[in-house]
Amino acid sequence: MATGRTHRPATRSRGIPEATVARLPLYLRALTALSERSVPTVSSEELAAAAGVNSAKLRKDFSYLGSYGTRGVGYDVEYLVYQISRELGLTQDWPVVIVGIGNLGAALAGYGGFASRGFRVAALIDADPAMTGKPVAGIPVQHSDDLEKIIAEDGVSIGVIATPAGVAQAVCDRLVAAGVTSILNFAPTVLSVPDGVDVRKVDLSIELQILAFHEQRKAGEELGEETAPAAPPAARTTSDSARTGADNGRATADSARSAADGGRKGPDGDAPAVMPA
Amino acid sequence: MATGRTHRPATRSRGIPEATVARLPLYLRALTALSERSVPTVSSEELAAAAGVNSAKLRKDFSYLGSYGTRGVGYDVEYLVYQISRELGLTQDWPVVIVGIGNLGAALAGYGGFASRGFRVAALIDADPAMTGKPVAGIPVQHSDDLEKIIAEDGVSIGVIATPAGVAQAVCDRLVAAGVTSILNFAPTVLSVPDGVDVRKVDLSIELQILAFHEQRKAGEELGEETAPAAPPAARTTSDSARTGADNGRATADSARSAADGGRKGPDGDAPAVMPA
DNA sequence: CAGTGTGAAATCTTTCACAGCG
DNA sequence: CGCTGTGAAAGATTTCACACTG
Repeated sequence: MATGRTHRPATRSRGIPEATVARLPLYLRALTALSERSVPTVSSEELAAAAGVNSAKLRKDFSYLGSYGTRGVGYDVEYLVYQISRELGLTQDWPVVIVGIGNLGAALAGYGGFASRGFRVAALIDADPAMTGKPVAGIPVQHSDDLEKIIAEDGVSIGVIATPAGVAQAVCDRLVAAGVTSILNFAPTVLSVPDGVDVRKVDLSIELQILAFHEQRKAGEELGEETAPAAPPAARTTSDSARTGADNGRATADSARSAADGGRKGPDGDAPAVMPA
Repeated sequence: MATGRTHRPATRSRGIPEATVARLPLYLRALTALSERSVPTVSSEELAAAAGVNSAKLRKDFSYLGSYGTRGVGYDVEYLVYQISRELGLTQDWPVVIVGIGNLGAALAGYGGFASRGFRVAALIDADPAMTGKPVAGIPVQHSDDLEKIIAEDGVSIGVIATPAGVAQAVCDRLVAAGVTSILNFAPTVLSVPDGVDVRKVDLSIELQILAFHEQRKAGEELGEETAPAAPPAARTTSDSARTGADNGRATADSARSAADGGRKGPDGDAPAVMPA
């Protein structure tokens, strides 16, 4: 499955596995902490512990970047911080726009982790006129009418969607049309994007559901594991309808991305909008 | 990412692959949407498109749950909704506590996706006395002094950490000691938990960094790809020491998939103490 | 005959374990 | 001697492709 984009012409060994790319930020964080404490070097064992992985995996990951360690000693912290930052493209500045300034958008806007890495919040955008001009986290909110102009002027290529699910696809379309090629989606919807655009999804409710699955299993293990009999609620007949759940209106959230695999762009083909309009 | 937990005791016929479990919530959401529109059946092709995966994968996933489809026809929506909900443990109610009611915590508290699934926000907890009693999303915030009592009384087994990184481990320890066995961590820290406790991490800055990696690659491809020279910033070859506080008893939970980091107010928020003391 | 269910092949990841360098 | 770097083995996940059934 091509990375969405054309595959590398087999030329360079530039082929870093997605699983490794997903861990690079983890290592970088641990290394930065060490760096701040002026720790000069670390062994794979120590760094692995700090990053929460095992040392064999870490060494293998680093081997894809090159041989940056010293046998018998370990890795030079500063040097590695630089190499990984470069590999991730953090040595340059990435202007980012956040669309949808509700509680979540505000939380994201105020997140210090942005600036400390190569990211800069170029603009906060919201469709509510009442929000326009209001400063959030020190940055004045701009109206969505100006979305295209903002993106063009700042040369933004990364957009964060923190809007309600209902308008996420529309916002996404505008972002893409305006030139954004990477999107971080917090709305519980599957976004369809043209080839060449990357989408990563973050979904709170999905994570909880996965936890629930394991939690349930734990509970079952304590007893004799009943393996649920699977009694259908009303036999499998078609017709009928109306979800019983307390679905009070809008959709529920989920859909998730695996850090392990590259959260590529949308569906294989063109996901037909499932949104109830 | 089978976190802390031990491996499948081999006995389990309930051996559903992690990758599949992670996609179940996606299918569930797509199915719920169909259900609301009173669509009686779907083919693997249609459902796959709606969920953003390919049909072969979906069919394989479902095959782990059993044969719930009808050849030549497809799947009964209602029936499948029930089966997946049960498999995920969503047919029961999961009380959840959210610790750290900053912007992010508030966003989570007001997130409708929780209630509509099997989750119920049992309590909002914050260490700031000024917050105590203040209602957020209709739920009064309680002081962290009562954390243990709250968890015990409500039988909470899932906790969400939305605090600044600096106190995340301490909060985690208290949650675990009080009986919580599943944690969703929004703080940018690697949490250490005893065996048997699951931790999933959501980190915004990690997601952005992964996007940056791909974004950078795109830019590079447009030209002739320069593959950066990799000039070290200084390269220090120090001798030794640096004994990081490496492992302290507990196991390091990694798991984690997506990422979105918490906004909370703290100025730092990233690359904080990876190993205090 | 449309569409599921599934062995088997193709890929991707993780883990092992050890040669070899500083 | 200690620790990195890495082939090779072991696992996990995805994709194929097709027999088979309602």
